[in-house]
Amino acid sequence: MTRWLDEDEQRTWRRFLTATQLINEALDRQLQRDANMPHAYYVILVRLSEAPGRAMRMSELAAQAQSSQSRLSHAVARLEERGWVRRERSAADRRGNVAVLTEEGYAALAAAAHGHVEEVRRTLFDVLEPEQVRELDEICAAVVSAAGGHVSPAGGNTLAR
Amino acid sequence: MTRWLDEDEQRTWRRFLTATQLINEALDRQLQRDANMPHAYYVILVRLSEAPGRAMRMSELAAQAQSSQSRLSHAVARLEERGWVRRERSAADRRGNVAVLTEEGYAALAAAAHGHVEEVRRTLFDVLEPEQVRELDEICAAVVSAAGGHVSPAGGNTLAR
DNA sequence: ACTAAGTATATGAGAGTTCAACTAGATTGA
DNA sequence: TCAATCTAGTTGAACTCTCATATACTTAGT
Repeated sequence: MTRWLDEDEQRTWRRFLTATQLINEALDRQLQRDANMPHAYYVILVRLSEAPGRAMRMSELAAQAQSSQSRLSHAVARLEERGWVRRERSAADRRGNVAVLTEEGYAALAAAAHGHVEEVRRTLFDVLEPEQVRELDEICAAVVSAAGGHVSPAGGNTLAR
Repeated sequence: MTRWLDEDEQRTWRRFLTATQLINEALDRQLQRDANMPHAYYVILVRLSEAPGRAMRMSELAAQAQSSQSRLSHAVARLEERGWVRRERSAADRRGNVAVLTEEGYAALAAAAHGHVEEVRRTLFDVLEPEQVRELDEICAAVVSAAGGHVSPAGGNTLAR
């Protein structure tokens, strides 16, 4: 039989959907408006910027940006058109491609970072108590590990996003 | 100056993105695979099914399904093609349209509900302690109210989603 | 070596979303 | 009452995402 959600669970579930959607929409709108890129592209640029040499294999980049390979491929194609990323055939494995963040790409990311972080604070961290932030962290960790996902750690020289 | 995220905040933020994305992807894949609809359509059907007469004004439906009017309009157009929803000109305000859930639409929703709820449990509720669910509820409530959003309560005869 | 299977990535079509018009009906106020 | 304005909803274009498929290179097995 179906284990339906009880009243409390349903309220939580709907709140969860609403909250996460509000945050995502806020991020997307802010980035689109101020930096002309969707959030997914921002994440790609961030990951590239943190990689050694600002370069990474496509498949590795896809994993770190939590993107399908197909989505990443399309996205990098667009980023390449803008001159923000360049693709180079991998020497070691000639099937592979390495995406390289260009100077223009880094500049675009740097220009976008401030407004983005502000938005993240505005929509999430500023509205929570420090203890709630800790709780959220544990909750998300539980969800991620149950789903078999993994969170790539932030790089050192990161434009903290 | 930019208030960058510190190390803990960054970890939490990346976990949050990963977790919410994993959940959304799981829901979308499950519904697409088993019921041939994206999650957004499911939400629309749920809201309609809970409305008196299984009917609602487009703008009200958009608000409750957290959708832009444009998105809703496109979505309802597709749902209409499938025979799951019907549109009627509103008598009171002749600019307005009323979306009505058809019997076929209700049947499609009923058929999809079990698998969907299971997926919600699998990805979220089953992996959290009861206390964490309460904490998550409060966290989401804070985010929603800060963002000026609102969560429509569940209807009475709901296919609890 | 050669073939079968596997891996890395790209590509194209189909579908959903966003944004900016656009239509049509309702309101307001002089 | 009539023009200006507002509101409800739709539409089309541009863009992103997904899924299935194709391409090219690599690895395993014999």
